[in-house]
Amino acid sequence: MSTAKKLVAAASSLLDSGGENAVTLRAVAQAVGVSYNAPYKHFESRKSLLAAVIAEDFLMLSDAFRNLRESTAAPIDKLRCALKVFADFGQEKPARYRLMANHDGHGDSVEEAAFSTFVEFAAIVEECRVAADLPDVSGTNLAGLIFATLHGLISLDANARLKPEKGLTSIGESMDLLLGLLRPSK
Amino acid sequence: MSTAKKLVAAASSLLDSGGENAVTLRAVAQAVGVSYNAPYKHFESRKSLLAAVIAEDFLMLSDAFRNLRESTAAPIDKLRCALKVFADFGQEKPARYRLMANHDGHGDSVEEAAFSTFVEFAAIVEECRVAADLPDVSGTNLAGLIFATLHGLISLDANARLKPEKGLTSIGESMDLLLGLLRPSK
DNA sequence: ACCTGAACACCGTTCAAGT
DNA sequence: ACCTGAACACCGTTCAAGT
Repeated sequence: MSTAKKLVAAASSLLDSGGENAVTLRAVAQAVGVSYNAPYKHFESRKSLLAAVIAEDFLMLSDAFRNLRESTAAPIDKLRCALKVFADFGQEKPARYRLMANHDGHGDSVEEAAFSTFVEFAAIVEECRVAADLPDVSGTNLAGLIFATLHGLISLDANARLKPEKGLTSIGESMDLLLGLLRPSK
Repeated sequence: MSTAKKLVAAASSLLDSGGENAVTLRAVAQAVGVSYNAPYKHFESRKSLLAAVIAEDFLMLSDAFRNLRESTAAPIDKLRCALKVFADFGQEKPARYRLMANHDGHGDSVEEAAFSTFVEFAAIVEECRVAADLPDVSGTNLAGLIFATLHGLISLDANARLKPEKGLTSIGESMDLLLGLLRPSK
């Protein structure tokens, strides 16, 4: 395993265990066993090391969505499953999720990875539309709306703002409400 | 104007002009004209100064929503207007919005201010439901869902992720799509 | 009560060397 | 090529004084 990959893995791990503030280049370097500025030999800056973490996670989600899409499940089940994969990631790795959500300015490779994740998601939504599980509006518009809602819910959840008084009990329940309301009546 | 209030105003201003990283206690103090650790005489820490900024903004939005609710406009217009107020705030003051979105752990006064903002918003949504502009599901659940969607869109927009290829052209357009799809067919 | 300035323990980053 | 350690310019925070 190359030093660069070890640094990315260490940064991810620190992100999960202590949040973004715990990811200092000194801590990352120490976790890998190199001197405190060895990271600069592999990444331009702390930001670009974090960019590598973000891109890796987007590609992982992208792969998960593609596998789902290529499975034989019913379209609506693929969608539900994709929503769950995304929501689970957000809940289990909140610090990484937050970085991904605020990835602006982290470079083109992150941008591309984020886009490919969305493309896979949108393809599943399109399958649902074709199967008449969702209303007949332009696929990407609908995918964008569902994606934004899911992202909003995950973000609220990550801040402990999903409370019954706020009309939000869980991500899954709220997404079910949305999909139920969107389902064409015909 | 008390020093404490001046510090909050300076922090807000720095937040708008340079983002969260620009809000160092040294910069805030200098903007107010006091020594670099005078803020500690008014706030426990940098975090609690930021908490004051967050709470102030939530209360401002809460007031705006209450004024809207007490106006004589049609329920659906009140809702559209509330959505616009919130979206405009998110677009014009992205750094402040991001802090509000990630307000977890900033203390009870922030929590309360955030909750009162939601309560006002939910009241407007409830008016729409009563007027049959929205489907007949429990008011706060619906309010929570609409709020999460709006928040998701603002968050995506703040990260330059509202692109036509992603099915998201603008916050307003996407919210119109949602409200249109939610409108009961009856 | 309110403020000041030195001091401390961190950071990210740069630079000149080392193998 | 890859790594190291001193050094710099910042931070948040604490503390002992000052008015």
